[in-house]
Amino acid sequence: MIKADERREEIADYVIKLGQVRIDDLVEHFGVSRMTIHRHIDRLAQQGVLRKLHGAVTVQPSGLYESAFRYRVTVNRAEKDALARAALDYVEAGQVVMLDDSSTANAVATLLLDVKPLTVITNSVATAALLTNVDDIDFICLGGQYHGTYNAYIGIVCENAVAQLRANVLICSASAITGTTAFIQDPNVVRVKQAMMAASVKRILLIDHAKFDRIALHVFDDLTSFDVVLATEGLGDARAQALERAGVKLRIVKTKAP
Amino acid sequence: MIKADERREEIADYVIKLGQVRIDDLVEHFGVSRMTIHRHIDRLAQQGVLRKLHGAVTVQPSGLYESAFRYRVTVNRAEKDALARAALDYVEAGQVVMLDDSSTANAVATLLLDVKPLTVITNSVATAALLTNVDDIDFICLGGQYHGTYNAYIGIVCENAVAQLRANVLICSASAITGTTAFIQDPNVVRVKQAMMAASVKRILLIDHAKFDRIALHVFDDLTSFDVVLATEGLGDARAQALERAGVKLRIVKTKAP
DNA sequence: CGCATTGACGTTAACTTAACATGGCGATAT
DNA sequence: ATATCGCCATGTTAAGTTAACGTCAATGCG
Repeated sequence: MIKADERREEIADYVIKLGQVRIDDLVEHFGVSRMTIHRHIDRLAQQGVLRKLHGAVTVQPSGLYESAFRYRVTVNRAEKDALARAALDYVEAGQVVMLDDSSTANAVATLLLDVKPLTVITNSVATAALLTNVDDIDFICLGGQYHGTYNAYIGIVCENAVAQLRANVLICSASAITGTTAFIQDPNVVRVKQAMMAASVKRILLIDHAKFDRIALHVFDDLTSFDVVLATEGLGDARAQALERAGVKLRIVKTKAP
Repeated sequence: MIKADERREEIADYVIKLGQVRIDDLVEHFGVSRMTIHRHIDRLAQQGVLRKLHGAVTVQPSGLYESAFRYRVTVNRAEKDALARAALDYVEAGQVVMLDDSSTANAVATLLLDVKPLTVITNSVATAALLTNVDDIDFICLGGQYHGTYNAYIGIVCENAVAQLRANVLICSASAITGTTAFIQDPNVVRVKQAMMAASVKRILLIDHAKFDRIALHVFDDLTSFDVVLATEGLGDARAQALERAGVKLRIVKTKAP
């Protein structure tokens, strides 16, 4: 559990440091069985941190810059899962659920597979792949211009598609939070998310605490616009109280009971 | 080449007949090396006809290719490739190309990878997967309700998305042809295709000869509405002449020069 | 306090892949 | 026409990966 996560983190650090590592080197370096190394790197590869190469692993080519940081954010699977599980409380069978292109919302999608029947709407290609061909899930993909960085469809076509639809609940995330303002880096993404806000009866924001006290280029919305803001516990009491005083419907999600 | 396609067709038939087959059985049944079987089924899996299962292969569960007829349409690769190659004559670098959800248009997409730069629009999930993350191809996905039978997005959302766009050329197919009328079986699909017709300057229909003298539930359009109708040579002189007399801009495509 | 459950890990046999070698076949040049 | 080149399909083998099963420890629960 915790230990496995730490082991994965060590592996990722090691691979990131060297750029490319043979699997046998990992076996030797960490002194565990080849099978265990495989299981670890499979998970890291699935998270998009590493890439398997038949005999070796490399860092994912795109995220060269803040690799260590990005990894840390990505690997926060425990936090993401906790947020996703908490978000399920706001979804009922039979409803229409809208998901944005965040990896957090994607984590929610994996859990939605058990809340059937359901209609799900998203512009995320990863989430689309998850929901395609699932019995009792009516899936609507929001089209638009494909954007590789987000692995999602965005742009005018997407905004207009959203505007035609209505969802019971929107589950989304943001790039950064400062005060009671949520930010998004990309102007086209922000428009899509704002359209999603307008098209949903209930709005839920999922934020891991590492995103607080940061900004990004564009203002997305005020936290008070959301029916619930789910944050992980690392947020801290001081900030939590400040948000609640400002009228934010905050709910702290425990990552794990250790 | 031809022979390899036939071998793949035999393999697919065999797997479809039995539903699931162990790879060793295929090796024995066809009397070739395990490696060759792997290479064949890898390709079939990539085409979405089969699914590999570590030691065995099954038919793709989505239902799209389960009927032998459906499969044959898919695997008639020689005809499809010939049509697709011919269709390339009507596409120039820099244009906006719209592709429908037919497997024939999907074959065109594979060839479009070399005609860059290009903007491509489609509602086919298979084609979307092909065009995603290709340099110098600007890809726009038409969203909508996912329909597993066609592995495509259709419905009102899709129709409206099409209506917002304009393409230089539409490349599409139909379920059946009788006289000078093209038919499509599904009412929702027909609406999307008609919207595509309205959104394109030039319209190209790709038809393999097996579809002639058949009907389907809904009228799609008259063949004279297309700027070019590409048909495979099995069509026959009599029918070809009749179509031309009726004002159809017909072009016969040779499958292969033997 | 058992007793079931869960997750991590190891072991092995079966399976898959990469990489290189072979041979056929058509195309182009001589 | 014949030689040669290059491309595929195929075979062969070694290296690598996976599934399946078993063990063990931690956790949860009556």
